[in-house]
Amino acid sequence: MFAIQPTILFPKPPVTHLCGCVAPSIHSPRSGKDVWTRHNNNNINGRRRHQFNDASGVTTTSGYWDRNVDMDELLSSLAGTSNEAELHAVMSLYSGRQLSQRFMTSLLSREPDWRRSLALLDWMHAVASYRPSVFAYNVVLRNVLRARQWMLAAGLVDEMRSSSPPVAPDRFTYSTLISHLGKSGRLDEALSWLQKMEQDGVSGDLVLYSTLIDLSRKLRDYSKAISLFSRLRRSGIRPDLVAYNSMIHVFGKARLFSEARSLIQEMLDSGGDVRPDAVSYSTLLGMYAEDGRYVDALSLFNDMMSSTSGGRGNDQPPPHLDLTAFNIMIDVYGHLGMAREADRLFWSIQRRTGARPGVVAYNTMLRVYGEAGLFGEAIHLFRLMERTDGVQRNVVTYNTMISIYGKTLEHEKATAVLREMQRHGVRPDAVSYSTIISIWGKAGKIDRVAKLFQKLRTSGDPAVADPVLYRTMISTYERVGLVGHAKRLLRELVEEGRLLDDAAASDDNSGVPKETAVAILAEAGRVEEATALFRRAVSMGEVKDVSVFRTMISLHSRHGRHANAVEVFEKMREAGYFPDTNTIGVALNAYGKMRAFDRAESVYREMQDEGCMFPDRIHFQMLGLLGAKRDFEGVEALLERLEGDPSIDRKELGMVAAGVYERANRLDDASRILRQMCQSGITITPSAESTWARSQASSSSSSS
DNA sequence: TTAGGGTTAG
Repeated sequence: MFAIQPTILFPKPPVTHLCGCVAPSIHSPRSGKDVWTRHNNNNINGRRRHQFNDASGVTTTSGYWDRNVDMDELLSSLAGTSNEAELHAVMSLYSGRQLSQRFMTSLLSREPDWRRSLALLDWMHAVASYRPSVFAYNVVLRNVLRARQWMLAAGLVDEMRSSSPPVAPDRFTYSTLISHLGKSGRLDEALSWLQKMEQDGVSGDLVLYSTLIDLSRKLRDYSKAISLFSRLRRSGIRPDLVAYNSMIHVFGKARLFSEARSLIQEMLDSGGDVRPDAVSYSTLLGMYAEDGRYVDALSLFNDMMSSTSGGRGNDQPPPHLDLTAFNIMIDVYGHLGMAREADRLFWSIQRRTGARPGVVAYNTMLRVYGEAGLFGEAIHLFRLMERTDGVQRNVVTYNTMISIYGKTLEHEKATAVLREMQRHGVRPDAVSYSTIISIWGKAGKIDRVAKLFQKLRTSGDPAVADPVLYRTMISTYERVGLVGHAKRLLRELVEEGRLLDDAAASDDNSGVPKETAVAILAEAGRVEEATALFRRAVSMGEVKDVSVFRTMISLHSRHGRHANAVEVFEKMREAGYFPDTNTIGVALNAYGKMRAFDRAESVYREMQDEGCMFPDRIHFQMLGLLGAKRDFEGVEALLERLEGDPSIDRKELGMVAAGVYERANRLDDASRILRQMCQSGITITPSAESTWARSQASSSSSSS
C-alpha cells in the first residue's frame, strides 16, 4: 500500500525533538494564535484564506462540516504525539467528524515538520482513505527536501508515479525536487529527474532550465551548462534576461568569449523585448578580468561609457553603468598598473553612477593602492572607511590591510590588524590566517606559526579545512627547512581523511573532508597519496564537485601519468560529469601521448553530440591528433567542417592545419593550405611566412 | 506551492 515506511528508513526521533518542532506555536495559546493568524492572513491567489482561523471552525464549500473541529485543539493533540501510531490514533478520533479533504490538505500545508507531514500523508492514505492530491504530495516533498532527506524524497516521487492510479507529479513536483537536489550539489540526480520529467511528458520551464544551468556553473561544469542551454533552445523556449546573463557567465568561464559577447549582441538584435542590462555587461567585464583580458574589458567598458541607450534622461547615467561595473573596472585598472586611473574612477563613482561606493569599491581601491606601493593612500582609505556612513569594514577589508602590511614587511602591524578585526567582531577566516602565517613565516616567526595552526586545529575552526591554508603551512615549513614538519602535516591529513570514512566521525565535522584533502595532496604534488584518497572518496560517493576530478586529471597529466589521467577522465564521464574545456584539452593530450587516437576522436565527437561547444584550441588539438595518427582524410574532413564554422578564426585555422601537415612531413599539403589562405585574401603573419619559407626550403632539400 | 543572473582579499 505505502511504498515508503518512514519508521523503517528513519528511526524515530526522541519525543522531545518531535514535539519541539511544532510545540512552540501550539503549547502557548497566545503564540499559537499569532502563528496561525499570520499564516491564515496570507493572501493566496487573490483570496484571503482565513477560514480555519476561527476556533469554532468554519463551514467549507465542499459540504463537509469541519465546524466541530477546533483547529487549536486538534493541533495540540497532534503536538503531543510522538510517532505515527499515536498520530493515527489521534486522527482517527477525528475521522468520524467528516473532515473535508480540503481541511486535511490545509492542515498538511501548514505543517513544516517533515516527519509529521509525512505521517499526515500516511494517515490520509491509510485511515481516512482520502486520496492525497498532487498538492499534498508536493507540500510533503518540500518539507522532506528541506530536511535534506534525499532518499525519502526520491521515494515519495517514485511512489506518486507508481501508485495506482498514479498521482501524476506535476511541474511543481519536479521543480521542487530538482532545484533542491541541485542546490545541494546533487546535479546528476537532478538531471536524472529532469529525464524522468521529460518521460512523463511534463515540460520543463525556463526557470527550471536556468536553475540547472546555473547549478552546473556553480559546480564548474560548464560544458553541461552549455549543453542544457542548447537543449533549452531546442525545446523552443526563448531565453530571458536572467538566462542570457547566466549563459554569459558560463561562456566566460569556459573561455568562449566570442560566444559570450554574441549573446549580448543577440539581445540587442532581438528587437527590444530582452535588452542587456547592467548584469549582462558586468558579468562579461568580470569574465574578461578573471581571465586576465584587461584590454578587452577596457574596450567593452569604453563601449558602455559611450552608449547612452536606455538612459532615463540627459542627467541620468544609463542603467547599464552601475556600481558593480565600476568596481570591476577599478580592479582592471589596478591589474593594468594604472592606479591613478583607478583612483579617478573610484572618486567619480557617485557622479557617474548615482550610487555611493560600497565596501567592495573601497576594498578594491585599497588593494590597488597597496599593489601600486601607495601605502599612505591605502592607510588613509582604511581609516576613512571607519568614518564613512554605510560602509562597514568586512573580512576582506581587514585581510587586504593585513596583506598590505605584509608587503611593507611590518609584521607587527599586520598582527595588530588581525587583533583589531577580532576586537571589532569580524571573525578571521582561512584567508586571514594564511596571509598572517605567510607574513610570520617570512619574518622567521615559526613558533608563532606552529602555535596558531595548532590552536586552529584543536578548536575545530572550519578555516583549517582550507586547501590554501594547508599549502601555506607546508610551504612555510619547507622554506625554513622543516621538511619533517611539512611531511607530518601531509601524513596527518591522509589520516584525517580516513577518520572521515567513519560515518559517525563526519557528523561532528572535525577533520578535513576527503575532497579537500585530495585537493591539498594534489597541490602538494603527492601523487600516490592523492590517488589513493581520491579512489576512496569516489567509491564512497563523496566526490561532488567536478573540480576534484579535474584536479586529479591535471595532477596525473603534470606527472606524465597519462594512463591515469585518462582513467580518471573516463570515470568522470561514466559518472555523468561533463569535463570542462581545459580538462578535455588535457585528456585529448593524454590520449595523444598514449596514441589512443580513436578514443580521443570518439570523446571529441560524443561531447559535441551532447551539445558541448569547444573553444578553437580544442578543435585545433583534434586536428593535431588526426595528423599524428596520419589520418589525412580525417584531417581534411575536419578542416572542411571547421572552415564552415563562422566562429572559428580562418587564419589561425589555416596556420594550425599547415603546421599539422608540416609536422607530418607533408610539405606539399602545408604549402597548399598556405596558398589557399593567400588566395582567399588572408594576410600571412611573419610567423606564417617563416613556416612557409621553412616548408619551401625543406621541400626543396628533400627533393634534391 | 516552486524557482534562476554580476564585483573585492591568501
